[in-house]
Amino acid sequence: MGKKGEDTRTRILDTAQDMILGNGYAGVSIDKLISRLGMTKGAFFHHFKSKGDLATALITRFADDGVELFKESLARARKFSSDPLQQLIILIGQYEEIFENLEDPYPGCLLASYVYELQQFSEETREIINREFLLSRKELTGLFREIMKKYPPRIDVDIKSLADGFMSLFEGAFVLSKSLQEADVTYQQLQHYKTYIRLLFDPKLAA
Amino acid sequence: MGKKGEDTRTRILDTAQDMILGNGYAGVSIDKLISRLGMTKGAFFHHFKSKGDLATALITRFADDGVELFKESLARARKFSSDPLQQLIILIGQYEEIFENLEDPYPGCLLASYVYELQQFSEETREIINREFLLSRKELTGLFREIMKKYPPRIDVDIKSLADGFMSLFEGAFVLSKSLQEADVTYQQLQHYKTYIRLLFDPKLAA
DNA sequence: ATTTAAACATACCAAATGGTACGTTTAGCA
DNA sequence: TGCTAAACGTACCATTTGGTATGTTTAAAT
Repeated sequence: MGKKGEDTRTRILDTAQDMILGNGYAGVSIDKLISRLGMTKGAFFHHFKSKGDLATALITRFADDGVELFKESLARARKFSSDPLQQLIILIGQYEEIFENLEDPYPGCLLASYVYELQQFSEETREIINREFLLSRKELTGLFREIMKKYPPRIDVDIKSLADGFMSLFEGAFVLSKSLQEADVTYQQLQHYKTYIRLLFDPKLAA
Repeated sequence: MGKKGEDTRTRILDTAQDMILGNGYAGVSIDKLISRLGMTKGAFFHHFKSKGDLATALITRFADDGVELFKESLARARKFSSDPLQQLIILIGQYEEIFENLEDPYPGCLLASYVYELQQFSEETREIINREFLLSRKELTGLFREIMKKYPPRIDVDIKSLADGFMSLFEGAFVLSKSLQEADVTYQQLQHYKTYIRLLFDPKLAA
């Protein structure tokens, strides 16, 4: 595929994602999509063999990007410190950087959008979505295990669900942010998550 | 409206809500809805003058129920204790009761479903949704203010976003629960929220 | 300069969509 | 019992839907 074709494909994906996050997958017809793209049906079906093909390409890209961001952030955190608690704090901080000083509310998470329309998609789609949730659960649970070994928690907590809380945080914050049209919700919830972690494990707070 | 008509209307609302939480609003056609209801188009349009009318009736009912549950839970909590921190703990506990020992993952929140299709709805719809978010924000912020007066927090936190965290918790947990098909996600996140609150304010944890 | 395949446009189709007009049945009340 | 309005069924319609068949243009390699 040539460069121009690849660009067009990306443009379709970007516009489709933007529209889906505001209308849902079923709420975005191909006609409306190509109309906003200033493109014809022939062009669209040259790049995607069906609407379902677009759906799969979209969620795959979104999930892969999310996983990549998570892995990179974790790797960077591991470079900056050898202490597991500091690594987690740094990891959260990197997400804080992304969501602080946003002008507009975050457009939302495509995973969540799909989850509320899951019966429209194949089982494969659910697996693609779960792959991201389960990966962060696994990585964060491992990190929490290290933290727990070094820093006994003030209150005993389940670390798997503590890890889930991180992903859950975004999904929840995005919903509130979108509806209330407040851009800082996600950043604030990240701060609370960080505070919770520090209260649980950080010995410096003993004073 | 007679009793039978009212029953039918409720049946339509219940079935529509169930289908929308799995397919999205645009993903549920009237044909599919009445097919699952074993009902004809004439019957449906006797009770709702349009699909949008159904949408409004649904979100209004859902939001009102949510507000009512919240107000009742808060009122009950205020009866059981005069201490604001205990009131909040009791309030959370009542939601824990709802979400513990669930057999199936919670079907989801209609507010969130609508939020990811907001462009399909009127501005009124957004206001109905925001009403619930803003009410719980207001009530909880007030409660946190009382708590803070009596129990100085271990770490200084923003109480408005701390209140938002409660609503956000559900929205996030529902997404994970639906996708992973795990019924206990919401209950676990409620426990973490409670733990966070206690770590912030509960003086008994000073030991 | 010619070929070739990717990139896109045009015109069309069967099915599904939300909605309406109008007919029939049912339940309660005078 | 007869009347009336609510409750529901049938048949139909214009539009939109996802998708296809068949073109034309563009860009790069031979």
